Amino acid sequence: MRWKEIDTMKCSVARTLSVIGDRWTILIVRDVFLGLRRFELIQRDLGLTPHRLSDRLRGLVRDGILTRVAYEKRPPRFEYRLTEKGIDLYPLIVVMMEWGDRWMAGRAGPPVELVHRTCGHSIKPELTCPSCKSKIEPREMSAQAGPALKSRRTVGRTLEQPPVSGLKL
Amino acid sequence: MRWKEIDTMKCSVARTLSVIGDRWTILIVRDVFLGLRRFELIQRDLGLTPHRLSDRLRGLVRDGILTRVAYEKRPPRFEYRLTEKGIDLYPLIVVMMEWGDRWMAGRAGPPVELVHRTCGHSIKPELTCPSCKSKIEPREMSAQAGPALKSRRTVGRTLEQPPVSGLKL
DNA sequence: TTGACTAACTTCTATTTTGGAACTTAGTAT
DNA sequence: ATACTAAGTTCCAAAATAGAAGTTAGTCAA
Repeated sequence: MRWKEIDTMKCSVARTLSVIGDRWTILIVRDVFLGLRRFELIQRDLGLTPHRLSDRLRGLVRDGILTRVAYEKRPPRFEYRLTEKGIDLYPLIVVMMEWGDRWMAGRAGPPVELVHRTCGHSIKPELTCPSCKSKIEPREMSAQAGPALKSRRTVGRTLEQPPVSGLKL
Repeated sequence: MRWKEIDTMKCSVARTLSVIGDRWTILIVRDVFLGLRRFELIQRDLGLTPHRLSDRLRGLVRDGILTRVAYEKRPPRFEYRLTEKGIDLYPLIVVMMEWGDRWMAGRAGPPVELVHRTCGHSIKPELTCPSCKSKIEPREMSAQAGPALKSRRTVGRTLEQPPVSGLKL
């Protein structure tokens, strides 16, 4: 399968990757979250070529993650802002950051901390169940076919790892 | 900057991407979560070439996300299992899935639903603040320098989008 | 004991994507 | 007129990925 066809998969993870799944896109979005909204600043921060950045920004605008806004008429200058769709990528950035903090940070510790301004604490956000309000552990979850996949009944029981291989999915 | 040097950035998001940031890796991990643990099954599900899959699996084992376990001696057969480090990628898969469900699912609706077996409900997990227990909205968060980045004080106030550009970070 | 089949790969080559360096555009500032 | 800036584009080389075919270590059926 070619990468271009990835969004034809019946899988929301794959479809998400079709938009933000290349090398630099997530880091560009992270930069915009952190306040770097202009071409030159992002380019310098990430150390990528103008060509690549230009391409990625065009893609992000096309896909509705960013908008290109003139912040100055003469000379013409532009900045990139997150749309609602883009802002909604925040949890993704957060969980990537948490995983990196836990598994990839050296002894120096995490480079960045998150602060919940509402309550004032420095926190590590957790995935919780909106129904029973408890923290979600991976082994407590199952996946089942949703509206768009009625044919198969059970898609998979996540995270059971029996010694045998008799999976049939 | 070359992609190989990406893990030298002082950023947990970048370091996470250095492990799972290429085209197929996340989808491979997703498949293993869903119970597809064998080479051939994953290959068929994703439609990628054996070469590519072989490469990626080798990488995932090297990085401690998966382990390669013989489930049969003669003939020699292997399956791939998630390590704790790999299981800890579950929130990442979940938030990608949620974003895809919200922004990329057609009118057919989400392909897959998550069930919290503990409470029995079909749910959409939410990021919450472990301190004040409320759901986290992107605009309520700030990022600040952590242990490994003491020099700069404020890394960025996330998600404020003033009309002007006077950011100095 | 040959021939077909299977899972888990590897090797080779063509195509696509990414990276590096230099150049362009539309201005301002001296 | 000369230098400087932000936001790019163009061109070519290098690296990563895709497609097709071949390999290894076995089982199974005739």
